[in-house]
Parts: sequence; structure tokens; C-alpha cells
Amino acid sequence: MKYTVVVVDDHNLLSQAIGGLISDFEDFEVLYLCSNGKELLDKLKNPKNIPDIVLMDVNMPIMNGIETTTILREEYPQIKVLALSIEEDENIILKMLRAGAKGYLMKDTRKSELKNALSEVMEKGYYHTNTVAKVLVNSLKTEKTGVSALKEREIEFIKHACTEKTYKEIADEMCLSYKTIEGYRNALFEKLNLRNRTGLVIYAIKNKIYTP
Amino acid sequence: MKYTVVVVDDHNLLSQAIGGLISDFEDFEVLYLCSNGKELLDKLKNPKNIPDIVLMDVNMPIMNGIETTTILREEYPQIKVLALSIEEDENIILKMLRAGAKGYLMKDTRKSELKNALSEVMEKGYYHTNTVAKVLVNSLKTEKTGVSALKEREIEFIKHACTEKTYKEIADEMCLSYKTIEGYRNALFEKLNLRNRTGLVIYAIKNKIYTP
DNA sequence: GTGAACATAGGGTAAAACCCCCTGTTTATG
DNA sequence: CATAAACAGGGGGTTTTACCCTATGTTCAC
Repeated sequence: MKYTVVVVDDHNLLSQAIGGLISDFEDFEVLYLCSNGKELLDKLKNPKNIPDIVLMDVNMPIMNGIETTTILREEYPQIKVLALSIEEDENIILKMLRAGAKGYLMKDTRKSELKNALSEVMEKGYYHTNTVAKVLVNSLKTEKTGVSALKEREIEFIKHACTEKTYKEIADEMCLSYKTIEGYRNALFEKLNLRNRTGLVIYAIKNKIYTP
Repeated sequence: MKYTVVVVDDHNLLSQAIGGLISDFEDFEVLYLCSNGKELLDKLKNPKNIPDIVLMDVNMPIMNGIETTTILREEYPQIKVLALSIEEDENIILKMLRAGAKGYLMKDTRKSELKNALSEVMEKGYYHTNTVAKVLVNSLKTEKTGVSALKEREIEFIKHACTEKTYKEIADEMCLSYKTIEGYRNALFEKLNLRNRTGLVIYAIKNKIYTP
């Protein structure tokens, strides 16, 4: 008996193509393809349509991979979700895994790795690449040290950093020395894994600390 | 005699998968797969490796689709290039077509449309979807009215500036000298009235040039 | 009452960003 | 054909960032 797989991706060419690849695997067969989470949930209402694994894209219109995975875990906990995305964003990966994905594949994965991933998810219950492992370790660090929560002053600083002001000017406005401001910046770079101010600005906007 | 196709895409899963799809078509067969333009050019040095059609991704590391297509048109004008991308960016599509692509497919194309596209490119010499047609009409409009204040390369540069990359790294990626990049930056600061890179990032996001 | 955690701040250095100035080449257009 | 844009590159400078490592005083828990 082959394991059944459903591919959910808004890029039809990709889902059809991946479906084709999976058909080549001995132990797996494709049940059907979907273009978004909503379509999948509709399909699942028929018990005949319940697969062993869902290969899920993260970015989709109508209902994205994170929402869909969350719902799946509640309503069909037996279905294993394997995420598939171009996104290497740490937060996205974490969100997807927290939502209940058993693994996270990049779209530049090779065919053999896809087969591996499918097999391991069915056997061991999970599959993680090095990239994802790194992200996980990093997130554990921040969770243990409790660093993840940003302090009041840091948030205030970030908002200033999202303007054209120099650090010297920010220091003056916050009534702190330039060196203290550097301290805030360095701490943030460290715990948010950023290289420079541009990274901080993008982080702030993504996380709605600053709204342009 | 089947027409031969080469798939060039840095996402291995995608290229393998698309290769699989094409193998199902009566009139076409896959010659080989490549991960980037450089790899393709190397392969082509052997006359046995010259295909009828190249299915080319636009965004690739090392050598992207636009550069590669330009070179192909010069050195192997008999090879027909069909672009394949997620990018719906007007400028990218235009560039790719100017570079000599015979058609532009989105990655959400259906299998049947891919077959159509391949056949039409071989028979008529071109294939254009509605989306691309719209873009073309639109570009004619804006070219007439000259609405776009920002130049193509500037927009491309801005997108890079919204990442953690240094200007040196941006220069490398855009295949320009650091000094040229500085030129773009200075021009933008001048005409947009900005003080520094942070200002540029905020401007880009406000004006939807870059979406975090 | 001692150590951890935190906010503050300094000194020094190297790299990146910023700011002038300047020279070509290609491409479009009157 | 001339002229203007757009495009690509360079010299040489200052300012700002980024990254080291260290130090002091306060608060708070054990």
C-alpha cells in the first residue's frame, strides 16, 4: 500500500510537476493537487480525499500555508504536513513549524531529497534540513535566554532608527550618549541576527514596530 | 523527430519536475537540465547539446535569465528561449522580451498551457499569454506619458538596497562597479530628497517598490 | 550582602556610507 | 547630425557605522 500525498501550491506548473516527481517514487502516490488552503479543506470533507501527507506551499493566495496547517492540525491531526517554500525567512519557518509542519523544504531541494523527506516524515514523523536546523537552534537560544522580548527602550530606539536620523541624533533625542545607543543597536543586531541598520529597519516594518 | 528542450532553473526541484512534465509531451523531449546560465553556456559548447528550445528562469544566481538570453540570441540565434518566472514585474518581463525571449510564462501556468506554449513557439515563433499582453500594452502607455520618474536600473538598485547587503555586494550582484552603485544612490538621494540609505528603504516601502 | 541582570557610557579601529569632483559610451530624438 | 539623456566608471576625501573590549552604578532576588 502506497502512502498518499496531496500537493498544495498556487503555482500550477510547480504542483503538477512535483506531482509528477512523486509519481516516480515507489512508496508514494499523488491523490490530487490544490491551488490553496481553502481548496484543500473543501476536498478533505470527503473521507476518500484524506491523504497521509500534504506537501504545502507557504505563500498562497486566499488561504496560506500557515493558516491551513493550523487548521489541519486541529481537524485532521493524522495528516502530516511538509512545508515547501522559497522563503528562508526565520520567522516564516518558525511559524510554519509551530503551526505543526513536520518539516520544511526549500524549493531548490533535489528530487532525491524530496523522496527522503517524504519517507522520513512517514517513518520518524519529522524531517529537517541543515538550514532549518540552524534556524531552530538559533530560536532556542533566544527563547532560553528570554532575549526575544524587546525592551521598551529598545522599541523606542528602533522607531528612531527607522528614520533618516544618525545615531548621534537619536542619542540626543533620547537623552542618551552615543555609546549607549550603540549598545542598544549591538544588542539588537545580536539577538535578531542582523547585519546592519537596513536589516533593523526591515525587521521593524515586518514586525509592525514601525509603520511607514 | 521530437523537438529538444533544455530547462534552466536554479530551483532543482522545479527544473526536475518540469523536465518530467515535458517528457509526457509527444512532440518534445528533455535534453538536460541546468541550474544557471553559465552552466548552460558551458554545455552548449558541445554541438550535441544544442536544443530547439530553452525554458529559462529569470532569477538565477551566477548568471540570470536576461543576461543568458542576450548571449544566446547573439551566439545561438536558432535556439528559441521561453521565459519562465514568478516575477510579474513589468520591467523584468519587458527586459526578458527585449533580450529575445519568444514568450513569457508565469510559474502558475498549467501543464496544458506549457505544451501549447512550446508548440506555438516552435510553429509560430512566439507565444504570449494575456498577462504578458496586458503588460506590453501598459508599457506602451507609460512609455508615451513618461510617467515613471525612476529609471529601471534605479528601481532594481532600490530593491537590493532594501536588504542587508552592502553596496559592494549589490554592485557584484548587479554586475556593476561600486562607483556606479554610488552613482545610483547619489542620484536617488538627490531627486527624492533623502539623507541616507534608511530614508531610501522607507521610501521604497512606502511606494511599494519593495514589499517586506 | 553578594552576584546576576540591566542601563549606562568610554576608547579605539576598520569598514561602510556619504559627498564632492570628473570622463567616457550608448541610445533616443528633434 | 547634434544634443540630451541614460548608463557606466573613477579619484579622493569626510562622516557615520559597526564591532571590538572594558567599566560603573542601580536594582532585585536568593
